[in-house]
Amino acid sequence: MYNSEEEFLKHYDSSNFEKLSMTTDILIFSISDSPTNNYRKLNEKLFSVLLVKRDTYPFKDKWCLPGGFIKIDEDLEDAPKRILANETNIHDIYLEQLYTFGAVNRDPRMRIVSTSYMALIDKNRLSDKLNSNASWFNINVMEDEKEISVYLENGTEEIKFKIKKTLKEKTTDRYKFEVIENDKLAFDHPLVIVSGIERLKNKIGYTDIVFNMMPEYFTLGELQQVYEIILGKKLLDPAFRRIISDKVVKTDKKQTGGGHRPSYLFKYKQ
Amino acid sequence: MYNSEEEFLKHYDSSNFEKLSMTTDILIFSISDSPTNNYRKLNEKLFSVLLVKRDTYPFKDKWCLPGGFIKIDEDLEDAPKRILANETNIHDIYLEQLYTFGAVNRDPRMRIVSTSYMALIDKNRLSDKLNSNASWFNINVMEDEKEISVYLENGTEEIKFKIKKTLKEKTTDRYKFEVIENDKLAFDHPLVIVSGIERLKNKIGYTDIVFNMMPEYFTLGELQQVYEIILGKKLLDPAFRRIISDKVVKTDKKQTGGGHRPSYLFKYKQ
DNA sequence: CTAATAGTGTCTATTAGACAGTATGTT
DNA sequence: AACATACTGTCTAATAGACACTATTAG
Repeated sequence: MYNSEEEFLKHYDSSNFEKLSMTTDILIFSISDSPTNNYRKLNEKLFSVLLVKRDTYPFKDKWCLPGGFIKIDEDLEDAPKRILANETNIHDIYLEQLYTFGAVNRDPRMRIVSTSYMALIDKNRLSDKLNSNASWFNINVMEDEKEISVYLENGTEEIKFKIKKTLKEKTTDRYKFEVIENDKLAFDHPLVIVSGIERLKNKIGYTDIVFNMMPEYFTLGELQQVYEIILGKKLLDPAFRRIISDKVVKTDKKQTGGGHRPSYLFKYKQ
Repeated sequence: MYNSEEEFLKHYDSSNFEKLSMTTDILIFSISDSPTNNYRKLNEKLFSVLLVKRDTYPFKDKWCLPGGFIKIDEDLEDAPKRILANETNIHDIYLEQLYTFGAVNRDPRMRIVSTSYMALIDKNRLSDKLNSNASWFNINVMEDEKEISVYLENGTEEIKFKIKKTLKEKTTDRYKFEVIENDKLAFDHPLVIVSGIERLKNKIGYTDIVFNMMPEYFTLGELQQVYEIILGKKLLDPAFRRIISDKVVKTDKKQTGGGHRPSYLFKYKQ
């Protein structure tokens, strides 16, 4: 029919195949401090995610992940970058593709496939002015063999959802996730959040990913707390320090002011 | 403007946002046997991928991964299942989403975003009739810090390509892959193949994924060979047997006929 | 007998887990 | 002084790496 690639392309009819819209959802994770009333105690570290309150349909007044439509002339990975730049003032953020969600009915408007990305930032580097409808929610996860319960709160509002886990294959650790309780989050965003948490939990063990959420200077106690909230379990000090020791550099700065021995400040060793 | 979700949806104009087509590409991996001329020696195990020769434009006469367009009323993950069912006769195959490739110019026809999946099968369970334009290619990978060179061959044809690795972030093991040599593979499929190999290499260590490529009965020597070709390095027998021992069950069957001590056949312990 | 693989025993090195102890700031 | 955290030493348990050895078959 055609004699060359050029000729074929010249006559190509782009309506040959069905078309759909694509969006991207971005999980922006960070670490928060919750001050304690005891002058001796350390501030408790909290793990948090940025959510946006929807002011338009669909899912009006529900919370969702920052995101938006992919433009026809924009690389897939440029979409989350563009949206992040609008949402925050940080560039050169850690950004990683998570998963592409494509159930037929995941969006009530029409067929929309969404590729989710996970971003890790140090909140303190953000300009103070967040978009007025955006808010950081602290994350609390309870997980057992069958279910994952997630509790999010931002001081004034609470969001709870629950996900059922069923083993997909006997040969892997992979689960099929199914939302069984959710009334405040839009779309399939509970699934996205859970996938991101799982990914982070996994990667914290064999990468230096966590330093994207840390400030330039930090104590080993703080760093350990961050590991502990993400992994959801306590770690032993000597073991933690052994493992982390070749990833950090000790500075001569100290952090004083707590009612206890001051600790040295460390930096990430690039 | 609207007073309810229903009302909004009733008036929703689905042409509000730009639309594009989506495809899926499937990396089907399996294990092959290459017989040796020495009656004593074991057949060498080879790692292989299924490719299809294109008989239409674009990329006419080049090789590519099996794949196709996503239907508008089909869940994303159902597309690779449908295509696999056409390409092979196996159901209940191991299938896992790999990555979504969405560079603007990845397809010369128009904007197409593609979600790739990785499937692992035991070739021996396939019906003998493969699609006439499909062929298994044995995989050979050479990797160093900067480049990945892949050599594929199916007995009559050879495909070589080379990919440049550059570290994306200092905090992870993540690389940016860039194709620097490729003349026989269509689209960005060299990237897909390399991503799949990396994923498999990684997952073989902490999952039982490899058993999806094994026959029902196998010797530990064969299993070890499969690990070795995927990891690209020799393993020590006692260490391998220690690790694998709680994943397999010894049967009372033996494999005889090689010019050496017969070995017991094992099964995967579910 | 020989070549080739199958399979095991054991020593050593490395890493992870556990606990106890010392150090030092603020109130 | 008391509390809370910072930091280290050391013992033990578990795991990984290495090598040597024995076993068994077809030709």
